[in-house]
Amino acid sequence: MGDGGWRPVKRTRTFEEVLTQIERRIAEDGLTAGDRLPPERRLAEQLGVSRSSVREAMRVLESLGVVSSQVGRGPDAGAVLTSRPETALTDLLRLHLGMAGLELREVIGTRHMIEHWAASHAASAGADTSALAAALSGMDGASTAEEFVEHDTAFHCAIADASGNRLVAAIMRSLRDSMRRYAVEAVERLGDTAILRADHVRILRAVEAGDADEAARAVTEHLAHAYPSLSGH
Amino acid sequence: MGDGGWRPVKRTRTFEEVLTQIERRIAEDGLTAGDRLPPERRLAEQLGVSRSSVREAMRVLESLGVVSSQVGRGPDAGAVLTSRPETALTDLLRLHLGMAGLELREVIGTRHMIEHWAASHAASAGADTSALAAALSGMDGASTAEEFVEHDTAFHCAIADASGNRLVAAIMRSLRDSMRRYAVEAVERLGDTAILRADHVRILRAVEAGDADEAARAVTEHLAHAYPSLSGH
DNA sequence: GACCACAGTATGGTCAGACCATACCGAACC
DNA sequence: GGTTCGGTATGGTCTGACCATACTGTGGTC
Repeated sequence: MGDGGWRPVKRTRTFEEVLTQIERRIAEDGLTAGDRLPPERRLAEQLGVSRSSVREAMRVLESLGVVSSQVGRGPDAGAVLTSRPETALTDLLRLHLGMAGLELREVIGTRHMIEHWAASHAASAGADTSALAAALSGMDGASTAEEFVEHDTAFHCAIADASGNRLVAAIMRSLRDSMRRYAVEAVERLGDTAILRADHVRILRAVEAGDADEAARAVTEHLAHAYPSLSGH
Repeated sequence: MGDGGWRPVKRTRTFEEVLTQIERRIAEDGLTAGDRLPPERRLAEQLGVSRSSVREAMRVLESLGVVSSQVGRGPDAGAVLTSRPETALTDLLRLHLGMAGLELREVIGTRHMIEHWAASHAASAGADTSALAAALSGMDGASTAEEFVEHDTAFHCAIADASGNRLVAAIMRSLRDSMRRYAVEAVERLGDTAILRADHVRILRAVEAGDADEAARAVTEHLAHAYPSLSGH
């Protein structure tokens, strides 16, 4: 206490400064997916820092799904701006889930929120249901739990896709990817997938019929069937 | 075509290998927030890689909100596991929003989904509304748009917090942080904040009364008032 | 002229080694 | 006992080098 308001002079690390400058350039120059960033060596020279610092900044941007680095030479080489929020989200959720910083309960609750919203929107918007039907028939042909979960994921992601909101869809996909392990466990614990299949049919019917409330109810009950221990939320 | 199933031998970069090993250690040893990772030099030696590669892996973990590096010596120094998904999410959304990889429409649509869900949950669960009331009075004392948005953010985040789902709350906070600029613009464009204030009061009343449907409706209309051009979703 | 082989070169990926700033630890000293 | 001060472990940064990759352009060959 009583530090008299003094603060350490230098808190920002070099690579953070590089990050903000790159971000500023992206905003000011209106760069978008597909555009290239200068090569690491040039960037280091222009910013007056070492290549290591530039590289650490690149790793951050890459982990956030903003750039993608390609070796070699030519138009496609170097650091190219991309737009992959879902891969970053997947890594983020998987790591925090593995660290017990997030509980499965919360992930499934979020999933419930998204599906509830997406299903009712898809129903009232009269969305295309061909992807849903395709995933459904894929589930019928599945013989293992992994295979079933694969098509189940496709089914539920298709609902999110039908919302027309890429951010919601990305969150959904990341949620499913990061909890794939638990989904397989849940299916194996259940033993029989007949109930789940019936739930899916009910959701599809409701969306086709344009009944938003029924679609939302069907989603809620489906999740309660899949994760009975978490039915609180 | 016809590559005969051949694949490049080495696709994974060194730092990615470091990442997977660290992730494995976290999972196997059950490490959680507060635990320390070995020092960079030791990790490099143990894994047989250079310190640069370890550092790049650290940058990724740090950007995903999983570790936090402290210089110096002692129990708190080094790479400490943390659980900060919200900072990572904020960076992710801000960057993708700035790159036009995501549209404001989608961010606000996601926000709508969360608030709709959180408000009805808070209402039916009879959540504590003191934080909401505090933010409300803060808005009354605000003189600038920035100040207003500050307390407005607190209000809406409090709704998300009341859901009891930290992932939902983290997404909400990140959404608000990354779109702060646009929120200020929206308030300034509106000129008068009377309508928004009234909306907030209505939401608070509904939550207090435990009326989930009214709370959800109030949230929907509030967003329509704040962003009239995006009322489609 | 069309095609192909090969050297050139720009790029990211990795490494080794050094130095700095920071912050704790502990011994020596009052 | 308290204080001072050097030791040391930590992350942060820099330099310079080398490697693997993949395009580029040149020159030869048919």
